[in-house]
Formats: sequence, structure tokens, C-alpha cells
Amino acid sequence: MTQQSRPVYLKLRDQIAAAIIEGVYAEGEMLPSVRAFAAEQGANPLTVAKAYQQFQTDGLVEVQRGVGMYVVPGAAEKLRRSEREQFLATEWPELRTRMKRLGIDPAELLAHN
Amino acid sequence: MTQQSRPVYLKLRDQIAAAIIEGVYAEGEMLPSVRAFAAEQGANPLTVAKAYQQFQTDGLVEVQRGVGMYVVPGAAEKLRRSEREQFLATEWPELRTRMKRLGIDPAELLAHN
DNA sequence: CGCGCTGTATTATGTCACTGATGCACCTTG
DNA sequence: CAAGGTGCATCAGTGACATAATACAGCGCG
Repeated sequence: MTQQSRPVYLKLRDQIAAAIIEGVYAEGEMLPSVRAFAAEQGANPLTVAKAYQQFQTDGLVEVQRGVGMYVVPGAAEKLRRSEREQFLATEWPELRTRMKRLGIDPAELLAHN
Repeated sequence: MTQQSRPVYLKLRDQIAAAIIEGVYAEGEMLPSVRAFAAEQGANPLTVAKAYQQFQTDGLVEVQRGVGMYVVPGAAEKLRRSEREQFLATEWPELRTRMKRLGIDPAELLAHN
């Protein structure tokens, strides 16, 4: 038996990405510190740092040494665009064929909003 | 750096499930042997066996020792129903909120077939 | 300066999913 | 019975993931 549970640092990454897009962490503001966010989520600071690192290398977050990590202006829209494109190009086609195979009616999906 | 690529046995599982639903592996017929399918897919026989096992425990496939694994009558519909339900109950809600966040209109996607 | 807060590098440890190589038990066929 | 096919159990190796314990470097504030 197995689990295949999504790695913690990826869950955190998605969670943070959603928060940035939704403006929970507004542009120009500071992200929660590694230690603070780790304590809040019950995770290890290193794991949180790993999640943060991806945003940093993508230029969505700027690090001020000794201060914290700040959301770069335009990060929300940039994130939304890239994820949107990725979704449309990769995930949606697969979903489409899969829904067809499962006999799922698109109209039915939109019904119960 | 990491990978987090979908495990091989899960890819195989999905592939086989799709084949059963679509009738590629018709009910009453025998699935490809573990070794044959492994050679065809360039995988390890044990990995294939792991993929097969789930169908076996779900009663979708019947094992005849020393002979092979046969698709149980009604397996296709049973599979379609369970996957369909799982999709509607679990995946679609998440997709829904995610698409909303990315500014994607579900109706528009479903429209142009 | 001194204290406390930031992120980060280092090293080490432990766990677990995944994959693989080998051998065995079972069945069919000749 | 002998041969070749089946699934399956056993044991082992690998790497990702997570955690831990420190330590260090930079910044702000009193």
C-alpha cells in the first residue's frame, strides 16, 4: 500500500501562490517570516524556506537581508498569467478527454454553481 | 532541487483504467501479462504488478493463478461510475475555485468543444 | 553597541515511496 | 513429466522528503 501524498513544501507553495494572487499578501508587503509561517502551519522552517525559494528564483519575491521577503509589484498578475497559461496548455486538454471518457456533461457541471 | 514526478505505477494504473473503460481491454478478456506489459511500456514487471493490484483488490479484475488476470463483467461501467463520482465530488470543486482565481471562465472553456 | 528579528548555509538523521533483481508456486499444453 | 507461461513473495537499493540542531550574516531599533 502507498500514499503518494503531496509533499508539504508543494502544498505550502500552492497556498502561498493563491494568497499572493488573491491579495492576501499584497504587493509591496512582507511575507510571513520563515519561522512564523512554520510555527503557524506546524511545519519545519526549512520546509517553508524551500517553498519560499521558488518564488524568489522566479522573481516574484524580493529578499531584503535581515529584514524579510517582500512581494514584488506585479507579482500577482504575473503569477496568475503563468498559472493560467500552464493550466490551459497542459491540464485542460487532459481534463477534457478524461471528462469525455467518464461521460460527464459540461452543462451539468455549470448547473450546481 | 527536486522532481515530484507522478509515480510510474500510477501512470500505468490510469492508462489501464482508461483502456478498460474504453473497451480496449474488453470484459471477459485477459489483461496483458505483467511481463509483456512491462516490456511494452519499458517498465519493471513489479511496477506493473503494483498497478494491476489495485484493480484486483477493487474486484474489477479476477486472477486465475498461473493463467492471467481477466476483466470482470461490468468492470468498465463500475470503473466509470466510481471515477465519475470521485471527480465530481473531489476534483471539480477544487478546480472550480482554482479556475476562478486564475480568471478562467468554465463556461467559455466548455463551450468551444 | 546590544538585542532581536530577518533569511540562509551546514550537517546529520530518519522515514518512506518507488523501483528493481531473484526466486517460487501455480496453471496449461504437449 | 517437462517446458514455458502466469502472478506473487522476498529482499534490497535509491532517492526524495522532512526534521533537527547549530551557526552565520545582515538589518532595525532602543
